[in-house]
Amino acid sequence: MSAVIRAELARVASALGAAEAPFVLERPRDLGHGDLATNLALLIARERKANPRKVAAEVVAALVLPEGVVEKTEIAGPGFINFWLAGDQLAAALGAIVRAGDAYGRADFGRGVRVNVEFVSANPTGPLHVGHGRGAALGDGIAALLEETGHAVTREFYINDAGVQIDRLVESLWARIQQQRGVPAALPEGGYQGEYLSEAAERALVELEPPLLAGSREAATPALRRFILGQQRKEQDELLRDFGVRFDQHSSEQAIYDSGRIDVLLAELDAKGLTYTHENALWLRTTEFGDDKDRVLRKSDGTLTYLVPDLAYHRDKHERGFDRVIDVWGADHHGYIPRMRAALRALGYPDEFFEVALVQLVKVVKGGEEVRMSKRAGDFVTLRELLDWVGSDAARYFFLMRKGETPFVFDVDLARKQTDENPVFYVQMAHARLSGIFRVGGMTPEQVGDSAELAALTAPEDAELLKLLIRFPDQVAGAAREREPHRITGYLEELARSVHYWYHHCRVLGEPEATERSRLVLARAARQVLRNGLTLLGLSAPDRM
RNA sequence: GCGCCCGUAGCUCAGGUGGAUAGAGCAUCAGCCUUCUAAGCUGAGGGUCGUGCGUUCGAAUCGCACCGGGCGCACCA
Repeated sequence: MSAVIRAELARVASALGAAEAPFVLERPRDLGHGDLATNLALLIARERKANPRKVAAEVVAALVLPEGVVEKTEIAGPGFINFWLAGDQLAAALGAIVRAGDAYGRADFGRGVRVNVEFVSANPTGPLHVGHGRGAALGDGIAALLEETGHAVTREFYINDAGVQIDRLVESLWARIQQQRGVPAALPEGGYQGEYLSEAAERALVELEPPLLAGSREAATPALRRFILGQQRKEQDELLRDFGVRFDQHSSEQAIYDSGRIDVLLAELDAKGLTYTHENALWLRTTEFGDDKDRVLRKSDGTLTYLVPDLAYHRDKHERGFDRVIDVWGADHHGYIPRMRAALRALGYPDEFFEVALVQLVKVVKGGEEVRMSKRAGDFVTLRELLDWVGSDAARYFFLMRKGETPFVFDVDLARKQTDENPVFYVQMAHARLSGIFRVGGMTPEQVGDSAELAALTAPEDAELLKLLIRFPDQVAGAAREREPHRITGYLEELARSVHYWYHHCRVLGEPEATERSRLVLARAARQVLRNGLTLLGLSAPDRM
């Protein structure tokens, strides 16, 4: 129905000589401003230097709408035109929500677009910390939103399993193993101190051949490397599974080296004349593509900078056919974005191909104090500890309720609270309460059907709740376009508030037949929307709490 | 010094890509239990949207300058 109004507004606009006016027809925030509002008259008035309210009157006079679409039209404020939709269309919208069920909120504007969302991508040198948890929640949330809007999504984890950090990790493990065998050994310079390596050493002593561990470090290195990378990977996988995140693909930095993709990349850049040698180092002309300085590809000592495998990796993603790549990075890497973008431009990829979602630091507060240390990991709080404290639902919700690029204080005590102060609890409780109505009524939500009479929904709270439910698909689409899952948590809190309010003011069971039946359909629809929103974000929608 | 992000109620934060009287939660204060979960609900107070100019019919939103905070400026990863 909004399409009908939009088309008619466009017709009127061109009749008034403003065919190009980029007017909007949107749902106003304020319910007192009707169901839909347009700024068309304001735009025309701007061009004509005329009085906006007079123009609005002109527009309204010119509008020709079919019967039964709009109940009331009003000119308001500086010249907005507000529309109140006819009531039976609200009832129809209610039925449509119920019939769509789990699919309500889905869209298909992403159909045919292949997106790779790469997130977490933690170094395999230690346990995942809370920052990785935030990245995991955000990456998975963005991926889910894109899927919900029709995109073909691949969730990917990039393993930095090459380089000096891994050598240091293996050396550290070797030292711990020797210490446990009673042989004095010191951790290498810049080695890994955390207790998790001692645990890994214990397992290594059980699982690996004793002669190997008693021999030279050089001889044991390949086996130790395989062992520790496998351990770390397994531990990370288990943790992420407990967090409700699964990946479609893991890609290895070492595999990039082993596959020869590095040489192909360097040859391609060279063929394009984009590299040069200066002071024994090989440089890439990224300044030609918007970077503030050229970047080194191969250092004068012959080794490659990190940019090279990373670029080869992104080139690989492009060759796998993705139209778009979204990398979720820690905000401390933001300075790396311009050079990556420039390098990808150098390869001839369109700017839309590469996108970065930044995640700021997480500070954990418990008992009113910042928690800084983890016994197991050393100088950070692990994701496992956080999950043990608050559970997966609360952790995910909290990470998603703020924009990624703002620093976040995770209040553990709040996340544990079983009261309305805790937003997760508040939203899930709204769902449980609605489920309770059906339980007490001795029926399932499905049994109430999909037909409601608007005339039987007598309270203003009924209509307000329904109008909120109608906004859900717009919220999902907006959140997906902007890669902002926090819009969904915000919406869910608003909806939960509306549900609790409605629940308090409007009886369902025991009301006159038509009202009871219609409110049951409304309750079914509200429960469905809460459930869809929670599920979308990877949270449970409990029927009881 | 250069670049990016941020500054909104006592606190934590929302404020589709310029719209109508700037919102929510917490906290504070005042109320509400014959009710489908009181594990809840209702109401009230509280703001120079960091500051100043500018663009516009209209600015928290866009531009410029300044103040204050964070991060980044590698032949590290």
